[in-house]
Amino acid sequence: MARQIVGAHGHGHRKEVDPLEFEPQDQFQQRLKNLGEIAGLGHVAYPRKFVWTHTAKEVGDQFGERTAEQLTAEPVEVRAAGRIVALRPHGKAAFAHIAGGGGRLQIYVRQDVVGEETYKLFRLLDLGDIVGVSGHLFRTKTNELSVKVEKIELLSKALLPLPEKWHGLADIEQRYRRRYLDLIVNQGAREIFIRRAQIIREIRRFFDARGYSEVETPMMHPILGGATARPFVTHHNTFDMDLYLRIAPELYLKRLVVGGIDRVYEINRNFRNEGIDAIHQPEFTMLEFYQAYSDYLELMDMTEELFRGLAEKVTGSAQIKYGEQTIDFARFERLSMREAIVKYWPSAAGAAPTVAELSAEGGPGRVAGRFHTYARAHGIDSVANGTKLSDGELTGELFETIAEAHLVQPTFIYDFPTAISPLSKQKADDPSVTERFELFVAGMELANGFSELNDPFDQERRFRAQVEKGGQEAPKEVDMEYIRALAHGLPPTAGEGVGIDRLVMLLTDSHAIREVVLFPLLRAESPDAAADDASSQGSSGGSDSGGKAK
RNA sequence: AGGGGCGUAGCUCAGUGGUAGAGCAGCGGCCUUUUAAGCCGAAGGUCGUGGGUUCGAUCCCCACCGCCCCUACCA
Repeated sequence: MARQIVGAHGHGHRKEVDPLEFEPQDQFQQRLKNLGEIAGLGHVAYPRKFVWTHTAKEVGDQFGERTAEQLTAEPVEVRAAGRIVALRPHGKAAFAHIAGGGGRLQIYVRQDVVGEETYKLFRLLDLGDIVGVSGHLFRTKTNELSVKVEKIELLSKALLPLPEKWHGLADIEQRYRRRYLDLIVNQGAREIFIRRAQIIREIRRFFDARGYSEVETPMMHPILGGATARPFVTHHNTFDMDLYLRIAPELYLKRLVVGGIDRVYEINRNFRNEGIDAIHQPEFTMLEFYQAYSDYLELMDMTEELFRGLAEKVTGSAQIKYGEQTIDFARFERLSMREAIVKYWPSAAGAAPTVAELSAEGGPGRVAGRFHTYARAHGIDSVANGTKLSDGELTGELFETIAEAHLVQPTFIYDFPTAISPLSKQKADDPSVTERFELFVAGMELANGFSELNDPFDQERRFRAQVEKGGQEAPKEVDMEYIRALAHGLPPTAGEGVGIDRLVMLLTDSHAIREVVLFPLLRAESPDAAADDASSQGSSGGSDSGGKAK
């Protein structure tokens, strides 16, 4: 078939397409024509500067209280720039709204005020164009503060139209791919990212005020470490070496504490080559901070202070609304992991285990067995029933299965099993658990902190155990340079990581991580792939698409 | 990865086994206090892609592509 030939040679041709031939073509051409006519009137198509006195938002902020009489008695002149986001022409006059600085401002353009020439220009403007206006403020019949435009000029042409005005940009994929449109059209989207910036600013303020230094440590790691996760691998050409995109900055930050930076933090991306869902993105932002001469108990107190302060500063209250729930950052519960299992043990599963039972050797296995029997009978997800799992791993499994989803109000779960905490220090009176906690809010893990393991011998043993255990997420080799740093002496130190994206979700009442990440990862957009693929597997004979391996 | 849903005009969506409609946007006309401005007119579509069944497919079937939701792993 001819189609196949075209398909086979199609790739080269597509590159030849004029890059400015965007859909919708007819509107694009129309706007291009308008731009040409504007230039024909003697205007510069893309001028260089517009001197302004107020943003659209500032006009409302500063003069929102002025009455019509006040504005007449004491005229206010403004120069403002922004994007035309609404346009209501009425023949020889028109109303429009321009957006700027996060606010909107109505402008009123009359031919008898601006003159015929300027009005001709105005009529060539399209929705989405960026303009500068100057004029005096007044109030309309409906009492809306507006600019009676005396001068208007085009500052930049929108050759493509804005999204539909009622529904805005509803297509979720387009909202993420073309986030700029989302930001123009959806006020809520804009607010989320303004607030995200505010949250990060407050976090910096919090740590800076406590004598911390902010640092940036490598994003590309020769040896994987600091967490258990599947990595992205990349390659450096000159050194001809494979590198991992970091899964955690932990081991570098602790080197800095060894180096005498006693209080250090980093806010940056981690990369994990794992699933994508409502609370996971392959790259996500973590705050990690380390404080020498401190322990996990102190961190829990500090974390409470940080979260309460953020909620208050950002939302105005320590009690925040999250979906149907109200989450109270003024009160944090604290439960050991074993206590949480006991507390949330379902009554239908028979008598709850005791902390003592969970602490006993082989205890978690017996408890998991009981839960498994119950889950089987009720068709509920059970704990991993592997016989290979250690007591500590089973305890972690039991916690996640039984308790985690219940932790809506801020709750610290502490004393994590040593088996699942390779970087934290064991408790003095019970080596089966470590001085480690995680903070859960709305069923999500938000923070993870512990007293750092600083005994190089113990650390090396635990690293080796991880490597020997194997598995996709285990480190492949022991980071001996890190052990060497510990051998120089790491002070008793407490460290913690906080998932910034999830924190922003909470404080913006967002229920998908992609709502709080400006450009979340999506599958590459390739409209060609489908056609090419399909045409190569075309004929009815049914060669089952040998074409592309997946 | 498994299960479910969706893909029709630039946008938001109807719809039918006989190759399509509305609102908005855009275009032409009227309109000097509107805010989903209004009124009149015309235009706009390889119905995601490819194949199959059929006299005939946008609709039925299969495959593929993409997105969304749920479930499993990870923060």
